[in-house]
Amino acid sequence: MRYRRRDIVERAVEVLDDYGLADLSMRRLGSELGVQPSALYHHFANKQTLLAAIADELLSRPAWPVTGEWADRVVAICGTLRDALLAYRDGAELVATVHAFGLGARLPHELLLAALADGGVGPVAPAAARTLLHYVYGHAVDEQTHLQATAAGAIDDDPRDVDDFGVGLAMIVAGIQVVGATRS
Amino acid sequence: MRYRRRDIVERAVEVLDDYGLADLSMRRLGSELGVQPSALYHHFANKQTLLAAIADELLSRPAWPVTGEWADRVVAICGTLRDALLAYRDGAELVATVHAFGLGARLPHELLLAALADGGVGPVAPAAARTLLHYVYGHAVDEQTHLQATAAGAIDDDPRDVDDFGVGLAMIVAGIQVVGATRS
DNA sequence: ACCTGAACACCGTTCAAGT
DNA sequence: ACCTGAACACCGTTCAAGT
Repeated sequence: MRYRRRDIVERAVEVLDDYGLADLSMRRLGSELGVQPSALYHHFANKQTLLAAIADELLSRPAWPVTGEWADRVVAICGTLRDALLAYRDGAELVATVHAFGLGARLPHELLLAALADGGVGPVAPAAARTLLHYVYGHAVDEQTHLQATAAGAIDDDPRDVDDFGVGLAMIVAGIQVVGATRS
Repeated sequence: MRYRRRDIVERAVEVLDDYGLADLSMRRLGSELGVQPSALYHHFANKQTLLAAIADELLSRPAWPVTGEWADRVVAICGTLRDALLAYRDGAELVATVHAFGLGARLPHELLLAALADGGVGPVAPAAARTLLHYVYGHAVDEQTHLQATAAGAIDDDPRDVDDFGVGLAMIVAGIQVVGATRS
């Protein structure tokens, strides 16, 4: 069997969703494709690069909001990002890791920065964008860990507030409005 | 050589600081102590438990602020946490991971929650504490990755704002003041 | 109580060689 | 261009046995 880069990424997304990030090894993916692990190195320099490609694939799938009043738009982008992360097993951890390593997953940052700049938030826009991203990634990783733990049979002792995500997000957006020069 | 749990944790902190999290393996730590890797399993159920003990050790070292007006106290706790994370190689990644897995590193959360509750922030205190933690961990991991990358010889192309950390933190605290019932 | 020795079931990556 | 086969240098963890 001969594969192209995109075929491998698509199969990797399936392996991720079916078996989780810990079982997404180069050897596992190779055998899933009926190919030697070393064959993957013809398409990707290393595993990190492959993971970055998977993260970018996951982030390319949703329809991202690009219009609207800046605060609403920021909230919508963060909500879309959260949904995208939670849509695949270990999606939050994968994308957060790729983003932290700086190898990909740049789209959400660009969209947030554009929304904040358009909104006239001023010189705090870069710090605001990063703060929002840290929040969404951190919250989504927590939530996904918790969801998967309870789904695996652990006691769901700690039923978190219904719109816990929205509360924290609203706090940050309010803070941006206070600190930034908020015209329109 | 016979060791106690605390000796192993102390040596592990040194290995972490000298060689980094990626090289902190059970086999490496064992050989560093002159002991078989399997000997470590007499003291720790698994590697995760050992990492949690290391995280708790790092967090026990600083003097934590426990008094003051709540907003100042929150800022001081977050600053102390950030300093503690950056004080050891890969400290931010280690503590953030342990915290995400829920196996340890609970002290900062407790301190923030106490400060917010004392401050009369009201029912949003839990969400506020988590938002602050996600911010500090996310920012510290980013900063440490960036610092270690430039220290390793990569081009320091992107000189981040001087008090970047403080700007984001101030935004979140301002947001808490807006959303929470801020008496006192 | 604490450690050894050996094994089990894996990893990511490289590289010459094949088609 | 894409893949095989084999190797290198590792992992975490278990478990019977030793002292």
